[in-house]
Amino acid sequence: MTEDGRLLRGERTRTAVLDRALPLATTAGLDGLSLGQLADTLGISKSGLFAHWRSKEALQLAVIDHARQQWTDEVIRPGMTAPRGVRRLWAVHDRRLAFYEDGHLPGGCFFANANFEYNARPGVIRDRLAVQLSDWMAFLTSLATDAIEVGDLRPETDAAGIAYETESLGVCAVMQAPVLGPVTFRHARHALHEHLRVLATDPTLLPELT
Amino acid sequence: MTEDGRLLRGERTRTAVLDRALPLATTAGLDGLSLGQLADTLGISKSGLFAHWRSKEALQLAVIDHARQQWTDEVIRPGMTAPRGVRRLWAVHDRRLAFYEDGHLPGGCFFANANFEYNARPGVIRDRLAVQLSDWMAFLTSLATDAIEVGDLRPETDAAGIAYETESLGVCAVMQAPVLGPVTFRHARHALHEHLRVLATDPTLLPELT
DNA sequence: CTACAAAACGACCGACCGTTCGTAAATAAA
DNA sequence: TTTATTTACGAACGGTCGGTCGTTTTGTAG
Repeated sequence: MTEDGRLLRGERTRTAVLDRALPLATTAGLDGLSLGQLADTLGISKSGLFAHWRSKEALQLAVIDHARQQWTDEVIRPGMTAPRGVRRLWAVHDRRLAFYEDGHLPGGCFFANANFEYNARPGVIRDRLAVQLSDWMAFLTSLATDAIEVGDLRPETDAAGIAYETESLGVCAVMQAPVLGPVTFRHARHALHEHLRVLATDPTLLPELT
Repeated sequence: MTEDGRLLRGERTRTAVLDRALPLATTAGLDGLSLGQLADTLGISKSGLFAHWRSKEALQLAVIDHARQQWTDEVIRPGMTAPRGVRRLWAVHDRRLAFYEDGHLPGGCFFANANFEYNARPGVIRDRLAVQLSDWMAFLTSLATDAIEVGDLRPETDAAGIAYETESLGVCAVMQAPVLGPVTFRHARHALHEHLRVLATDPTLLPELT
């Protein structure tokens, strides 16, 4: 950081590298990510990457953190603008699906891909992914708990079950979309909509589905 | 094939190779599968593999077909022994979960891993995986349609929606199990159980869940 | 301007990758 | 047994991988 608050050159480089590495890792896999290819598409040298990260693994961890930041900005934060309760739960679900629906992201969901890539490879990377997954499930559960507390959902509702169903519908959508097309997002929306409508004390809190 | 019906030596070798390649590909990825490592663990030479498959890609396709055969034997066929209707749909769901629940398969579900690995990589392999996924979803849908036809599920039930929900619960379970443990299988069972119970004309067709 | 540290580079390394090829062993049919 | 074919091997190839090292360029601070 310079004295007038501007970013150092290195900081700008790191951000540019991670911005480019994230889609590459989403497409080729976090392990299949090639440092040579990454450097080439950025117009810098491969050895130059090692001036910012000591190893490929260190860069991979940085990519995970970068993806998490993007997830927070694009899914969680917009969803949190909805009023507390079932509307907020729905907003997060809808926002997540919308994030992938138009297909502007090559490779689909980074976290889904990475979790499946590493679910049989113990190590630092899987640990970092596991933390993200745990936190995300805890967040979804807290949304469901909130919805019960404010009276949007019936008291006997299973908050963890709602969270699991929400997550499963989202994950399946990003898996099937490249093969089966946009209908998967329709299913992912309708299924949770139906489920929440049954459990809701006031079904009008949920938007109409086309 | 010899005249008395025994397998040729090559046929035995091919089966042994695929038996070993399937767990390796499930763990390291279909692309990450190393021919050298595969040959080493089998006690044969790397070049010997090329006597049976012309390229790595050809072997990868064979692995997919092998996995599909295993899936048919271990999930579909046992599930089909249940009586037609909602009990058969439930049996397939339960059988699929049980197949992964005890963790005797290193790397989780081959098809889930492979689909996420290749969902952004067009080509012969993704095409083969897409056929498998389409067929599987069509199979699940046909089970739901059957259940409606025999009167187990209410006539207005959305068969494709049931199929999508069944698949999503299963996929999410194999993704989360290594991180969150067996509770994910409990969620996957309870969610579909609850859903089917609501839609069933006779809830007693479904087994009690512990 | 000088001094210093951050940043980027090119050349190179050993390891592993998928693949080819000529040859030898094993097994089938005659 | 002889013959033909299948199966397997060892050696080698070009290429890519992550990573190291010494050097040069770039930008900041004094």
